[in-house]
Amino acid sequence: MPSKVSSSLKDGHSPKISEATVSRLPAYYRALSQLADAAQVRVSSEELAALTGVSSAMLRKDLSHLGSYGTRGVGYEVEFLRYQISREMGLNNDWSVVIVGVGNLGRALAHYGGFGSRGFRVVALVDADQTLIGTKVKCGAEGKTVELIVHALSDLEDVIKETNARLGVVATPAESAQAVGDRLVKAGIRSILNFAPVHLSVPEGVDVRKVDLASELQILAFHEQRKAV
Amino acid sequence: MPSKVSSSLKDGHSPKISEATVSRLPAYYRALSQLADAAQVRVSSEELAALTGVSSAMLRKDLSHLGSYGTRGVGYEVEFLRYQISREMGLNNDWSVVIVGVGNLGRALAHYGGFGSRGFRVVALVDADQTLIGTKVKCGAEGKTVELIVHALSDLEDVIKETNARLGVVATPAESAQAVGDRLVKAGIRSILNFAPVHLSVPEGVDVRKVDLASELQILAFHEQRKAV
DNA sequence: GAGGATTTGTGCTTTTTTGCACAAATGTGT
DNA sequence: ACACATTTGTGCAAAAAAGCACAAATCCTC
Repeated sequence: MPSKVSSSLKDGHSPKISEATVSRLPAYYRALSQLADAAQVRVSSEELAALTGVSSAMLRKDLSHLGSYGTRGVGYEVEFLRYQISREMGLNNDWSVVIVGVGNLGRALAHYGGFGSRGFRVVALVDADQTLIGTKVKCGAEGKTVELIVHALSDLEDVIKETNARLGVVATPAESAQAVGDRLVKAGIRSILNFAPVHLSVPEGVDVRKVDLASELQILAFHEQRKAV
Repeated sequence: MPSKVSSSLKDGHSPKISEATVSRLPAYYRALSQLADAAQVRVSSEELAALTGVSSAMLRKDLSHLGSYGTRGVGYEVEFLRYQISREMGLNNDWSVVIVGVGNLGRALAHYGGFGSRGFRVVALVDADQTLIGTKVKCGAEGKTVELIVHALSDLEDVIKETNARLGVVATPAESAQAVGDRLVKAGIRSILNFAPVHLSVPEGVDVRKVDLASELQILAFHEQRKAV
């Protein structure tokens, strides 16, 4: 085998996993973790689908894009499938996260257990507010809490370099979000989770995911209004 | 204001606005509000699209589903379009929100200005923690903060009845989320925003939107990993 | 080890969403 | 009044996503 070209280790599945599938993998992963905690060994597509709120056919097709990890007539091995998903999603790596904006939301995110639990670690907090800079904030859920010092926004680039952060969270007011985003990108961050209620404009190659609390409520309200006809 | 043309002409409003379109309307609405604040009178599809991160063609098609509110060769009237979207989405109504779970996240949500700002008002806080029940929590952003007393989870049904809440926010740990969801539904809530990292199973006719912070990071990590090839 | 009961993996169909391109409508300037 | 420069609204095509149905693979029982 002379091929050192396309560098696919074992399976050549790297090419294309649809965005819709990717967005559902975390739910599968979480459900599998739950099952594993409950010491369940095997799971059918029907059962896992019910746990995650998708159809069993869709679940199977999603999983088939990762590889053929099930056994016909039997189902999937919980631990094995969980590992495959975590590997595919890079959850074995350690992901360092910098949070910019230590207001109510930023602090809630820092505390949030779900971040620290699997693969993600908040390594730095940054804010522009002089009264916050230098203060300590508890990070992570119970078990492994760490206190982090809030750094000045002006030190953002240094902080990123020192901590080797690769994921940026923007939890600032709308007004400063774009400026912060620009600086994150300039500092080498190429994946941003944006909680500010504005569209972040970023160059090619940078991913932004937006979480917009008000929008979600508005969408609910739209449907709720239609129900009341 | 000659806007009584609303229902008779060629706009078959109610029938079908695609889900994809609905999910983008809040972004348009926000951008228009921004423009209105800046006293801009007119806006082109190109400009509004840039502000919201969609293509101008998609924006025009989205808006065309609401009605023909633009003027060819000119663009859209900011205030008029903003009003039409807000009407279509029911943002003129007042939406009462009950938040279940007053941990870090629940408290951050209560403080969050975006909720209170347009049409939404947090009217009740509920928690199971005895040490929280009875305590006061500040709600809303600066300007119109209100202090709300945290009620006992056991009083959930009464609280919903008294406050007439129609939207429920679940910000509890994963373990209690399904039970809370069930009780919200039983109390008449048919629109739920779920922050707990589990799938909420609800009967037909009830809408659930899920905001999952950990999932978002995982999706980013997936793409980030692919970049590093 | 053959037959029946499961359950996955997947080809094919249908639906939804996005993108393109241009005619229709408006304003402007001469 | 007429040509011209804009910009919307939309028919049509392409792409993406979801759903269906069933053959293929496996286990279990006898």
